[in-house]
Amino acid sequence: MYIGVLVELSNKNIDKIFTYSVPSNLKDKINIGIRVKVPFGRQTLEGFVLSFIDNVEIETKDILEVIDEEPILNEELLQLGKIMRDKTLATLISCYQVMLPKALKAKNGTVVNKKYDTFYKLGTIPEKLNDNAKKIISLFDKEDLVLKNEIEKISASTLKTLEKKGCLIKEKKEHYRTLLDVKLEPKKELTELQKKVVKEYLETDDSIYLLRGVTGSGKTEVYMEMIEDTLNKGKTAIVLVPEISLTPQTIKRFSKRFGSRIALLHSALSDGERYDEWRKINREEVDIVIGARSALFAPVKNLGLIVIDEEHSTSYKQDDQNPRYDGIEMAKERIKLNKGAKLVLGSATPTLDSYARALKKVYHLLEMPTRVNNKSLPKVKIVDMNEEIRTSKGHFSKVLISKIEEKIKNNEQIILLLNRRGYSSFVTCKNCGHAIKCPNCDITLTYHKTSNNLRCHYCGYAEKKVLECPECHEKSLNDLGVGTEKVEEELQKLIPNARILRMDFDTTSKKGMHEKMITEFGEHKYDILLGTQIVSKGLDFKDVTLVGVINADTSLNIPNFRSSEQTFSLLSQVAGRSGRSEKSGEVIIQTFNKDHYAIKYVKTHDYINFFNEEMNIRKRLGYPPYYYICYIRINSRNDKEGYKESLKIKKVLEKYLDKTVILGPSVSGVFKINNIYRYGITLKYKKQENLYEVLNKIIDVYKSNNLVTIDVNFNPIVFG
DNA sequence: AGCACGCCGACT
DNA sequence: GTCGGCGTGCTC
Repeated sequence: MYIGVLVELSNKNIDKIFTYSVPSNLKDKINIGIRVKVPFGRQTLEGFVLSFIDNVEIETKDILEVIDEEPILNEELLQLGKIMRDKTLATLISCYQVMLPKALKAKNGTVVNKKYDTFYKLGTIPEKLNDNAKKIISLFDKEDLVLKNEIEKISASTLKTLEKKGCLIKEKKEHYRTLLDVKLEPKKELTELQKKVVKEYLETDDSIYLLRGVTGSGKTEVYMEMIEDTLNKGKTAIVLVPEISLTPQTIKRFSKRFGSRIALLHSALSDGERYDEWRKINREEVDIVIGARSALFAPVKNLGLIVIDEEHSTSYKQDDQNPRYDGIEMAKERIKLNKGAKLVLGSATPTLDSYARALKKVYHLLEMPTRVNNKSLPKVKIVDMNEEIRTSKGHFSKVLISKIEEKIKNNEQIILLLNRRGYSSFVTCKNCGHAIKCPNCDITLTYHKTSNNLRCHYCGYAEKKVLECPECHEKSLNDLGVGTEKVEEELQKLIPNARILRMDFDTTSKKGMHEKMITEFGEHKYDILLGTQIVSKGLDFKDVTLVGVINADTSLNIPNFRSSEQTFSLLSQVAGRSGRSEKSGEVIIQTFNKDHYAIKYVKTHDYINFFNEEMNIRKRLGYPPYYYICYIRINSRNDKEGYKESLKIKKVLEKYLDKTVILGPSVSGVFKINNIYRYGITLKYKKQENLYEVLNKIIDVYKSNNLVTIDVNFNPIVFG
């Protein structure tokens, strides 16, 4: 017997199937999708069994041992991994690894830490029993198996006696940690609008739906109806949410409806807990999986529905390491592999790509333009900080401060967003708020300290850093940066009696802190929740009637063509936290760019006009969704060598890609990391049939070059 | 990723 | 004469 094995090392040179022979004593244990240990050169590696091989002409080695009793990658996921490889140009093994929980990644020396609980079952019951024994036996009226702990509560010594007599028989069973408190509640009556949307979903058989529903329109209720329909058909569902909105609030809503039918996969789980959840799924003990991006690869069988909530979130794209896959694209592939399965993308502010596709009827558009029970959307006030800064120099406008004081007096709560995204390395004018941009790309230039100049990460354009603002001619150009701690201090001084809860990545990094903070804020132990992006998603507090955005502009200035989209989306999301219950809500947005379309359309909750305006810009500048973008990064320990090879690669690309715009090479987002110099080439194309072929050839050329390495990122979020 | 093989510089 | 530098290539 011969098998094809893919070994665990992620390296293009060995990203292929190696043939091994199976000694006769292991033959029965071999299955496609299990892991085995194999000799590889001088080392012992783990690998996945991918195929059986009939005709073998080369010399083979025997496999050493079989690791799994059952496949950890089923046929569907094996197939999906190959699709991912083709779409990302990463190694096949890295695609399989990304689909598995850490505890199962083929890696040398992995110990799988299953936990066991001790149970007892009934043996032969003698006629005479004392009182304790009777009590113990009665525990088995409802259950076949009873936990040792439960029996010992009655009497540990009686247990021992009964065990000796053969009356009780010990049994060890795998232990699952329970993550969800199961308190089922009857489902809420849907609103007319929700009913209409659900009906349309049920009565059509398209495969991809885009649900655009304003904040507070009750998208979650709609998802749950869709899930219920899926379960009723005997199928399973996967729900993806961004990691930061995977809060106890969200989880509770699902568990109240579906209880223990849910498995939960999120980053706060230990490796062991995550593995427990994964096993529950693999054994078909649950039919709903809720989790962040990688939950997409949960080994559910008979998949009927994938819901991607907050589909505009950049967290669905794995952008920082290979395989750089797009969760939404992979979700589409996964539903293709499951006949009749549907994909539902939901957001209040869909990405331009998604909404454009919906308008072109590639996706079936479902819309909920009003809040539940026709509750009004919060009133948004834009505060021009150019005016404010003349009279005060802090971060808070007078109107925001007085509003906060008013709300505290009324015993209402406030959420304050400090928008910090990409704040550090771009240059703006302190006086007029003007940001320095690339004349060719309309992208904010990034400040490079070492060379003291401003550079464009798209095309390589550079200019010297000066102090004088080209707009207002004041000498007040400065790089920007504000920390939550500073802002908290300032706010506390302005409103001494305010109870402020600061929430950012520093204060929530400790396990359980995030949850604790949300609970305490919900119990009204604080007046103000002050935080970064983390406060913008999925939170639902009934007493919050004011949302303040301290600096709306910073995310406008990140060097990325999506900055307007991301700003509009962030502001709309955080605005949506206000006035979700009986009391109506208000929003105050402080900005230096009050007329910028990404800001002014938040005031009127006008997604459509924002969309139209942004689409025009994308069209004019040749960005998605009109063009696809691919970013090629060239890494080298040697700066000169890296640049030289970048130029070479550009020449090759120019020769073979006839319908593609090729930009660069320019220095990558962060030029030097760990002494590796990085260059980037950006491709813009609509249709380039030979693109993957050409890129594969380039990767092939560099696969055994250890001076220069290549990374390819399709549809990148960050260019770097 | 490891690990051996191999072909050139400074040592007992 | 040999020890060892790490460039190159292979691993079923």
